[in-house]
Amino acid sequence: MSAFELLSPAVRKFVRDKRWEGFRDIQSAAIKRIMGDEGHYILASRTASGKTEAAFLPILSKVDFNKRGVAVLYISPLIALINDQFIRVEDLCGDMEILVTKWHGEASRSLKGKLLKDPQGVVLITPESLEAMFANKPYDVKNLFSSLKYVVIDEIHSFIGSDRGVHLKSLLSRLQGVNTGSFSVVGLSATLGDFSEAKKFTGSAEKTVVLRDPASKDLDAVFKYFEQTGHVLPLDLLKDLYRETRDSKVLVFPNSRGKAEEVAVSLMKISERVGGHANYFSHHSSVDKQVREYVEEFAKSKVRRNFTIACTSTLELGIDIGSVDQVVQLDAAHSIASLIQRVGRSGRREGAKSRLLLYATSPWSLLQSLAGWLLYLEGFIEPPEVIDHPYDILLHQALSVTKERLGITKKELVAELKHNYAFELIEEAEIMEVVEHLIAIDFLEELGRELIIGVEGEKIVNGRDFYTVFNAQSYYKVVSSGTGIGQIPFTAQVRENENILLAAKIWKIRFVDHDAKKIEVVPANDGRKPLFFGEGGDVHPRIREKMMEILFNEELFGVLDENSAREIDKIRREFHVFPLTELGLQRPMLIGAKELDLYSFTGSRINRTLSFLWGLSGVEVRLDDEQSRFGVEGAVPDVGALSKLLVPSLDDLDFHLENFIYAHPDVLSGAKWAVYLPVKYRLRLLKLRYFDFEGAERFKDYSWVGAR
DNA sequence: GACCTGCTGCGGGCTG
Repeated sequence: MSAFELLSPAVRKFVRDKRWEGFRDIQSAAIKRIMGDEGHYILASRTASGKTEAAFLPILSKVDFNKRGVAVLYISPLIALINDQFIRVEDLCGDMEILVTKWHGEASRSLKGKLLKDPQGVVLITPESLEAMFANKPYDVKNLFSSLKYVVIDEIHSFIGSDRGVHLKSLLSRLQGVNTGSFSVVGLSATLGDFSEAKKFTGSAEKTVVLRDPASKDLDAVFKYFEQTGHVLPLDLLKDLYRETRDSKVLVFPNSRGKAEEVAVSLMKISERVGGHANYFSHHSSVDKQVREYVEEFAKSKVRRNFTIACTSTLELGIDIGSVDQVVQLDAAHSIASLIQRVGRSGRREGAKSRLLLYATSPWSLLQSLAGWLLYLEGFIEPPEVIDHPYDILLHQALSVTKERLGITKKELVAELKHNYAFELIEEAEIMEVVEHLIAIDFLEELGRELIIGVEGEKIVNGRDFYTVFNAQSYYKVVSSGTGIGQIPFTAQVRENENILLAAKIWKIRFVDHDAKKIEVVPANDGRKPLFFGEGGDVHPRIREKMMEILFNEELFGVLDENSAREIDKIRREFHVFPLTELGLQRPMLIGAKELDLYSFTGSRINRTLSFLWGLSGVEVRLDDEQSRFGVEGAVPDVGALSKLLVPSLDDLDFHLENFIYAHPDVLSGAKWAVYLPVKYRLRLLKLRYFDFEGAERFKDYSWVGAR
């Protein structure tokens, strides 16, 4: 039977009415499999390939919506995506008289109330709203979700390797617990290199089937080089970028919010001078939500208008902005996974060949960018981060479960957490230790035979901040005569009469209200870019190894323009002085009169760890992670000794890590709930997340090949 | 340590 014939009559009618020419591969495959069994699935294909329909057409065909209770739960990482998908899912469900309800912090309360009175249909929710329901209204969870048949997780790749993903896993596990039967999970994913982590979200990885549409599209890449010497982007680069983009729909990814503003304003100015279009925007987390929505609407409008949006990862996820002709990457993207998502935004029109334009402003950025592109062509994607000992999320969920139950014995609590598949690799004794610690710090309290939330715990679990596992920065609102422009972190630059760039416009600061955390601005003509944080994230070791391979071979690359080819050639010649014969086990070392430069060509986490270990032995190094280089100053030590220093005894290491935590209290600041853990577990998180001691230890077998 | 993401309950004021 064809995929179409498998669908229910109502769904077939919907498909006919839409006059689709046929199903995409991922849709046919999903319909055949999902109609056939009750298993868990991951549907993987590129953005805008119809994954939502691939999941919903068969699910709507087979699920009985006439029984009391919500039958299908759709979970999304973004409110914006829920609002987008609501329109599509409601379109699908409309004729079939299936109720679709949005359930997130900005959704209508009266519609939520209606659903509670008569639970049915499809619900679209965020993980945090689900958490809030478990913690505050556990009876609503049962009322709504005890007969769920399907859970659809959108953009599941965005949850992988993150605390938020562990949180979601725990919520799904708890949801299976309240279900009278059991539900199937369908995860929608971008193309990944390795699906082992994605499969774990279903609770039984071994029974989860991945349906993958590997079709990628034709893509031309061009590298251009303009060296940046000052604090602003080179004018030649901006002029070239303007010429390359003025007649098309373009996304520019400059890696930081400040640079995005710089790009948008600079291009707008050039365009004004030469009489070009005025459609230059910026789009990132500091731009006001309504302004962002306007930009998204502008981009997906049916009317053909050219535009350029300078953006950050806000436009990496699946928010619908239609198709763009060209994607521009300014300096190296920090990961291949991210590059793939960005590239996926271009050339959505069938058959249209799309183009990726890569600008570099320094030799090392060019080298990293080229390495990233070559790895992309090889099909390499960074393997997902594995978080199998999430003690911090365990602590959070211990509080949440205790609140949900309004009292639970210690034994039951430990058993429930042990049973939760988000924590399956954490030992029962460890869970008990964390629970005992929560009692000791008054987060939990023993009342008779039961545990309840303690005095200190009440302050935490009743706060608005309890429902998320990630930290929010503190921002000042930027307002111009009553209109919201955006929000920026407060820095020394934020003073009256200073200029800032925001939402692709220049503003002068009139007044800073510290109590209301508000900045009054008026339009101005010239300005410095707003000072956000610097740039650079953790780079995977494979990218650095590829950079070294490029330096130590003679291959020519057609994607390089004349300037960038010359630049690669130049840096190659600098490295030809090192007589390396075995790239896998040797690293270059530049011997100066008073200083050594060690080039490790490895990932950021290993570099950080090497730096830490050498520091313990009294060898102070200056780490430049972009170049993966350690400067060793002063009395140059015996190089052989440097390698031996990399294996401290374990007791020693824990002692030093503990000191490190006290000296750098912010080091685990990303892990919001870790601060409440016993020191022992904070140490473990530090080893697992911030450092890579195994990776660093490999360097004891490497030899440093010197040259002057 | 780049870029992101999300949230309650309750009371007061306003609108229809």
